[in-house]
Amino acid sequence: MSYANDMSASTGATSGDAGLASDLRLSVMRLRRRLVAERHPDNDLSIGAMAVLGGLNRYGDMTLGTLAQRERVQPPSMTRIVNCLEEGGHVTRQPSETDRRQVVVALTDKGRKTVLADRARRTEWLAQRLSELTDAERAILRDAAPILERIANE
Amino acid sequence: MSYANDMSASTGATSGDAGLASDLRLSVMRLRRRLVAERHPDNDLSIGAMAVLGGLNRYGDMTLGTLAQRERVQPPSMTRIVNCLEEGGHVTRQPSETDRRQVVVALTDKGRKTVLADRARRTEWLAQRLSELTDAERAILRDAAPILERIANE
DNA sequence: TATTGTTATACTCTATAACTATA
DNA sequence: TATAGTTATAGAGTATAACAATA
Repeated sequence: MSYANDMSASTGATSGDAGLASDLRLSVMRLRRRLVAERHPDNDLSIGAMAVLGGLNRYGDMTLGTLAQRERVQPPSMTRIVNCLEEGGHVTRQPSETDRRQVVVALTDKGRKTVLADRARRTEWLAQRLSELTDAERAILRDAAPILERIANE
Repeated sequence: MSYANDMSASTGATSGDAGLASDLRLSVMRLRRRLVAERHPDNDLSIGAMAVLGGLNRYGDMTLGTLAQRERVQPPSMTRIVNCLEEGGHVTRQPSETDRRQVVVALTDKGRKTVLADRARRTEWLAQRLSELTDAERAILRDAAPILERIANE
């Protein structure tokens, strides 16, 4: 292992893939914490739960297992999230017709409304920050978002 | 509130700031979870602890309060992180000479070594993913990282 | 009195292991 | 026997509230 060319310690700027990975990792961690902190207080659903609603709204009804895979959590974690959503009346659980071990999670009208109403609210803080950027900077992030998504889903 | 122009539900592609904010937020959340999951098993320091070491290495010794502000955590959380780092011999605590309420956290030689040695290891997974991108995609992320960082620190 | 950091405590989210039911 | 999901339990990381030491 050689760190002879790693100048990040002294300059604060990194170069190369290792530096980019380091910068990106820290940025993602900090931004995520900030996003969690900025969650609107009168939204009683966790960010994970809202992501599930968003996924159901975007891609349609899914089994619990598929949801767990998509959100990169273990099945028990998804069970908890779906419990919470079901209690709130945002989704329904139905045994699959083809395989009764599977549970199909479906968005209710209330859930759909929540997705739409909360989307603006949840992204309010970030959208505000984005609106303060230049067009060029926004364009960079618009290009970057799907790449980040792809990396996360790999 | 109007969502008449919001096509994301049916197309999977969003446009405008609200859509970008939504996409970016989800990407950041998923990527962060993935990064946490990919943490190297023989690294006993949490990602938060490593971020603190990285900050000290990059910007020099800091008080506990400054570290807490920089990492966007509350002081008790930073106390815990610093406890862990001190027990591991990665940092030292010293009362500030000018204000003895303050605690100056300083990187030890071992801590510095840990930063350097772990940086490559911690970013290994992400660097691997980055290496699979095209030059253009990497360039986008290189441009995006500081913007994300800036947003997170605002 | 106000501020810096610590201690005590609790909450959120997640995971693993053991279990139930279906296949 | 294998798979989908649930229940029970534990761990990591964070927060708020109350406190001690210093300014």
